[in-house]
Amino acid sequence: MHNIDTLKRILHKENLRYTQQRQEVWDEICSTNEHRDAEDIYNSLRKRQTNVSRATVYRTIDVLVKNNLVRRLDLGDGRSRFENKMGIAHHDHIVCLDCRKIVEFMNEEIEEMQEHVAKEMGFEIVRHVHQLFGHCLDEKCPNK
Amino acid sequence: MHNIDTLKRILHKENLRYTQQRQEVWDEICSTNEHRDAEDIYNSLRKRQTNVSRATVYRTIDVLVKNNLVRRLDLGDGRSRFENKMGIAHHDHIVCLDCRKIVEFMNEEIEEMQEHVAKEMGFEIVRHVHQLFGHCLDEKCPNK
DNA sequence: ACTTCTTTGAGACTCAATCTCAATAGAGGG
DNA sequence: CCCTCTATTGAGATTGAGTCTCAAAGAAGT
Repeated sequence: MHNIDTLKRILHKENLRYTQQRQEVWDEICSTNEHRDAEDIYNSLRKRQTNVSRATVYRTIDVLVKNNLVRRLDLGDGRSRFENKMGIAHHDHIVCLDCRKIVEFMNEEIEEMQEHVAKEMGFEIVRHVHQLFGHCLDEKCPNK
Repeated sequence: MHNIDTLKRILHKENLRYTQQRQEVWDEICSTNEHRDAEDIYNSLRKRQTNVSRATVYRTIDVLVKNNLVRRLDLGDGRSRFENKMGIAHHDHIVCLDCRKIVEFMNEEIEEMQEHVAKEMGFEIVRHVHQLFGHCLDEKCPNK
């Protein structure tokens, strides 16, 4: 399974040891495309009888984020969400203020304008945060 | 001084009392265009012998933010920054990862594209966060 | 001035995240 | 396969921004 090799590769690069716990955390994150926080991931692991401590979950996520296998998402509510980034194209997020649904978007023109604006202001962009908050028009969403 | 009337107006609208402490917090926020956190504002007040408790600083800021006199800025480092919003045109922020300098930008095309994308995805935007992080080309900045 | 109801301040508390440190377990060498 | 050397783990303590509590102080109307 290539998830094992991917993890082994980055751990080796970072001079870190390959452990069962790190593999479990990485597997858990790969298992869905939801945007979960550390506590969610910790709970999912416990639910399937996999004992990995909260500290290890946080520590492993940090390594994965640093090596671009996982993306940290800060939606301003005080806890970070995480999403698997393996082979996933770049995108930003729209969040529904009513049902908390998170939808992904990507617009090449915005990306270019952003780069252009930064250059104009004398900056070299390393990363950006672009989040839209509003109301979705979904029937099933409350407040409709 | 019109800052007094502004504050009185929103406090009245919210059925809150006009107090010396609330005025002090609002004055302090109006006194610069920097992006300061609650602790900075609290410390500035103490430095000029104005005793307003931390709790009151936080509580007052909440009222000001709710009423659009102040803008809350979350740059992902775990504490909120605040900026006076009175008569200030909308803008987003570029942050230098080296010197932590914060520069404002505004691009009408990006704003429009953003609105367009949201509509396309079935959303009505209420607010957005758009932040660029990178390296500034300033001579005085470290890492040059 | 009196009454009523809000606000304030000091410190307790919350909650996500980080740190500590003794016990455990990779990984390479013999 | 065992040994040694370190890195890693887990339980619980700690941190830090922000919120809450409640008795005392203070607005504001009468």
